[in-house]
Amino acid sequence: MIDLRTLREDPDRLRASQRARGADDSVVDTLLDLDERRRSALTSFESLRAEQKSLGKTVSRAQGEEKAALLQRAKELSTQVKTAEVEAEKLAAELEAVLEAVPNLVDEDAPHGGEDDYVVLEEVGEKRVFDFEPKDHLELGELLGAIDMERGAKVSGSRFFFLRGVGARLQLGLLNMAMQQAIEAGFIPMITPVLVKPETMQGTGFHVAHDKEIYHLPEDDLYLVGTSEVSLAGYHADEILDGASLPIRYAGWSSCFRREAGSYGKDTRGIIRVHQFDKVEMFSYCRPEEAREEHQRLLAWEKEMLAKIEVPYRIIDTAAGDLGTSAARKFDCEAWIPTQGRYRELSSTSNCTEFQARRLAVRYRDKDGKPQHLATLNGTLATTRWIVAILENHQQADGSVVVPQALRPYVGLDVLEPVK
RNA sequence: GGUGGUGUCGCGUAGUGGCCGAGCGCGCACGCCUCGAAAGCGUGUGAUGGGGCAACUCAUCCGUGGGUUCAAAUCCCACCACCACCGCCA
Repeated sequence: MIDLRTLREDPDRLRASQRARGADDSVVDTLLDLDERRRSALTSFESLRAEQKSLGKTVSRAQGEEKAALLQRAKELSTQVKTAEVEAEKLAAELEAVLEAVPNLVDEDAPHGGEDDYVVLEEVGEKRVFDFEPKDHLELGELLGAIDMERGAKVSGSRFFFLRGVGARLQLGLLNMAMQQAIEAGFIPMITPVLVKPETMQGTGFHVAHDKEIYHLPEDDLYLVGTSEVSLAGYHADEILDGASLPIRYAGWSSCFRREAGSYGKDTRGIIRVHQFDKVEMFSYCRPEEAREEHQRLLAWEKEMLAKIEVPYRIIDTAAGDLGTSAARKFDCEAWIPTQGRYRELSSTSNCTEFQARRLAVRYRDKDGKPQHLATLNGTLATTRWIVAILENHQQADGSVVVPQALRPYVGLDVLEPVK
């Protein structure tokens, strides 16, 4: 949620942000108008309520006829109070509804434009030159007995799969390595719930009612998370954290669930785009003024992980129009996928500034002891998709795959060999 | 899933319709005392929104949401969480 105070003091900031996203900026006028009306409705309710309270005290002391007369007046007043309250609540709800739908203020340094207007910040590593025809990750996965899409489809439908044998070992090793790196960097390791309440999902910036990406269990009104960011953001909801303990960093390991509605026909081969995968996610709570620095730190930890799997990658600065609802700025790390001849996203880090914290009511105490909203940031350390990049970039002519040095202790193998 | 109990300002509690504008204890902060500390004594002690340069002030908040009433922490209903027992289960 964006800050109403900022809106009142600097509405042009929001207008500019909306335009940068390619969105409608007339919402600013709607908000200002609703805010004004809500404030005046609240004021009249408050003065009526004050009158009612003082009258109530008089009534309780009065006797006989005097009391009867006072009661008559109290009844009238009670009706007025109720009407005023309903009006104030109605306007507050209207304002809330509009406010909910407004995405975060975009960082002024983020590139303007849409999906294709990203800026490449850095390219790391050499693209490998193959002296044989490289196989794609699924062909390799099948040769290695590591990925079983057919049975995934049999058991659960399309975009489901089994990781088996060295495939399962590779994922476990990779995610354990990510956890270990996070722990060494001072993160608190977390295994999080994957089912969350509507308010938790909403607080993170997802629009539960319209979002076709999210699995819903109507019987229990619970949502399957698409990332442990959701659970980790909700973790400190309605809390006031000790300012001295900031930043607080969590590394969450969870399965992630995505409906992939509207992506029919896209990435249908292999495990690039699936309904269920595993991920280690970094999540950080920090002071708003430290958020930009923290964002750079998360990016640095992502690069550290990427270096360990020894694949060529680039970093892009996502354009405003391609940011999620809660992000003010986002950097993606994309690995080179040889058989596709292009870069694919392996990790992503977002600075959500105070947007999520405001919705979820997560605050900290500043030096004066006043509660303030803090900033939240998240970033990917490793996911199932990383297996794609590892297999393809480290394959050999015979279909075996060399395990990157750093990963070997975690996988327990130097080379993944094809099964007969 | 069933039965019973509990949910109050950091923690523990008091509070069964108007004097609750929420008391007390602990903790915490400050002050007195002390060479210093402990003990003791005194004062203070939340959140949100609004108004004022400010001391301050108004409204809202007693798990959540409804309801009854002129008036609700208190009465009624639903839900949620926790505890105990029973049943079922990885």
